[in-house]
Amino acid sequence: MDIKTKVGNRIRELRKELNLSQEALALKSEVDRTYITDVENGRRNISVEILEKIIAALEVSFTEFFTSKEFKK
Amino acid sequence: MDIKTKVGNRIRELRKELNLSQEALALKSEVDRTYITDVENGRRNISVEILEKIIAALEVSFTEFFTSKEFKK
DNA sequence: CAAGAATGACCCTTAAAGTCCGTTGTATTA
DNA sequence: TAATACAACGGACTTTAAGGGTCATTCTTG
Repeated sequence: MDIKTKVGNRIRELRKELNLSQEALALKSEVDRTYITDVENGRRNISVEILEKIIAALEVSFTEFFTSKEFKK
Repeated sequence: MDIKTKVGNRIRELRKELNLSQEALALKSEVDRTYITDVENGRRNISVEILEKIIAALEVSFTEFFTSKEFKK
């Protein structure tokens, strides 16, 4: 599984935990709704600044975001 | 401190631990030599795919890379 | 089933990511 | 005085991320 897919899956996982729709997350993180869709489906090579906005909206730190099974090698 | 600077500092820190020059890291990670300089100095908004290449060259996982004081909120 | 909400997929700009050529400054070592 | 190694920086260039529009599809729920 490539890194884009792993990041997308992790975003989706955390978004579901917060019971947010893609659109609600998009509004909260101030990125486009269709962009969230693409990221979750592993189609976007996201930059750290945009990732930071989404991670903040998901209410976790970078450490927490990447402390997940798929990121441990 | 912004996220680009945090990422740059972390890369530099891990690169020094491996006693690699910027150029050696550039070759190992297959990214441009000047790009490593810019990233380390917080001037680049790096994407996850390039970050993955650098992190691999630094011989750590994403989890390890982001398990560092500055990334814990 | 219908109707609405949520998501997915495609296409198209433009702003920025990333590459490649070089030069400059500094420190070290012969 | 070179000669070597490293880091920083600039300019020009190519590629792609980011954003946005639109329509199709899937999921809910009455």
